[in-house]
Amino acid sequence: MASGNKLLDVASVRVACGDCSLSKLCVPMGLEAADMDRLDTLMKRPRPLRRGEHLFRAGDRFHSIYAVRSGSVKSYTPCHDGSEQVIGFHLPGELVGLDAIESEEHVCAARVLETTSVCVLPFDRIQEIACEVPSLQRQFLRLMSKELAHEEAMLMLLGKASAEERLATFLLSLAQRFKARGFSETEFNLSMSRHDIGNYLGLAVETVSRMFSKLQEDGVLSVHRKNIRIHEPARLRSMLRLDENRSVARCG
Amino acid sequence: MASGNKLLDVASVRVACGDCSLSKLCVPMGLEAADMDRLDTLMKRPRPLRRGEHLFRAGDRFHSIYAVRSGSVKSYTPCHDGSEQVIGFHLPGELVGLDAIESEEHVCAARVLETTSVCVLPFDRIQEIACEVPSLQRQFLRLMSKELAHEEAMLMLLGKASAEERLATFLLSLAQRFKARGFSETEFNLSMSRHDIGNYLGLAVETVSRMFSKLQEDGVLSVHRKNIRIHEPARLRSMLRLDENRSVARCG
DNA sequence: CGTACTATTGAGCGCTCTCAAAACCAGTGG
DNA sequence: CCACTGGTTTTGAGAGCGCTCAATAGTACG
Repeated sequence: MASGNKLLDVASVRVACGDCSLSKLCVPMGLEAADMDRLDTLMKRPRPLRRGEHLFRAGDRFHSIYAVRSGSVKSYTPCHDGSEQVIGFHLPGELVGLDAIESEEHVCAARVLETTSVCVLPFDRIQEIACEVPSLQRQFLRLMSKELAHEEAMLMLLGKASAEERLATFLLSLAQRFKARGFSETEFNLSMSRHDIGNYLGLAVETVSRMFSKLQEDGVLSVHRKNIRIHEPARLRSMLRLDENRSVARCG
Repeated sequence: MASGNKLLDVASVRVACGDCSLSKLCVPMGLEAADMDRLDTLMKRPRPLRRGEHLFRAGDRFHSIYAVRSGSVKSYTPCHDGSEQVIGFHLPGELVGLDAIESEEHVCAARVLETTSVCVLPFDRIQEIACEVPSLQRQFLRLMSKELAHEEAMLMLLGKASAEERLATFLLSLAQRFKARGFSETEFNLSMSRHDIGNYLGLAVETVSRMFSKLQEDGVLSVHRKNIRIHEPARLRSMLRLDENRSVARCG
């Protein structure tokens, strides 16, 4: 359960931004209404982006954090040879671009997987206001800390989990996140391709496809192209327990 | 070069804290001398820890960030079955515990690999001061952003790299970090076991050992137990270029 | 000098990748 | 409506990398 649950926990607590009001972002911190209004005023809400458009590309100068309002976003880092590594998928209520603060330029690119609307949160403005609203500053540290914990869970997954465990973890993470925003956690559509899933999970496309087929044969779920219907969440969860037979490093 | 270089970049820019003065931590931000003095006063410097002792364990309540002064630290998350996942190794000048801010309790444990001295930076005190010294706040965001970028590089490594690429990346990362703190980048001692290395890189101990042997046979380096001597850094670096023949996912 | 631990090396297997082809789907134009 | 085209997904067969198991060697420490 270790890796899987951690991943889920992290996903589930991601601040839900819903209608893209920064107010929502700040709710968990107990901001004053006046402060929230100030935050709302600094946001831009550009026209919705169409499938394939970029929020930003690797190397772009860093200006803003993005909050997904609807749709979904894939963040990835391009490799020298034209290939890429998918870093993550972002659903409504989740933030994109936090890893660019340090270098002041984006290390990864973000592309929308379907028609998607976002909020643009200019970072310098946020910084200004955060100086006067310490709880916002703290909230940002929290969000980044959460991202760190999430990526650590991914490290565990990529380091030790089998193909089946990886896909199960991925599906449960999505389910949890859909549930958190009020959608069904047992039936949903994948906005990303098998290719992206494989890339994200460190698996070949064919392996992803085979695992879907296997899970379907086992009756755990049914899959028709992008549509996923989870019949036995419990069995899916039980797959997260790292297989006891696999040699995982002992305490060093 | 993609994954490898990123990893190195990240490692190399980690703020060098050296003698454990928070002043050093803040140097890149251009703090006033008075501010730096204030920061120095809030730090504790406990007795050096001996090999095997913990800075904190998973589940411990989060109070402080730790900065390594000398020695080295391993951070890892325990699994349900008694095994663990090594998250990273921390050399002098690097921070430990940043991923605990959100949940207010440590998600991973940190154990020293050799006699190690650290600085303890109480987080609430840091927060207080940071409210008055915005550049410190920003520096913290930067540090966390850097950690994020670093872990993204690790994701790429674990997702796509071969055993050889992983070990080469690991060694070059260490070399870079040793160099940054004034030590030789071509000869150094590993403070961690093969077991820990394998765990960190998602490889079996035996594979790590075999890769060391192979690199030695190839004349790239010599290895005697913990001691590493890199003869041809260039060839090591050339291994980071992800093998063009391996199928890496195309742009999705 | 024996004990426990860590590291190395070897042999064989299995999971996942690679290569290849077929099935399926969406969109386009005849 | 159907054929055509480009893309994605699925399925199959075979190979290889890295894991597992097992035994040996080297090291630290009492």
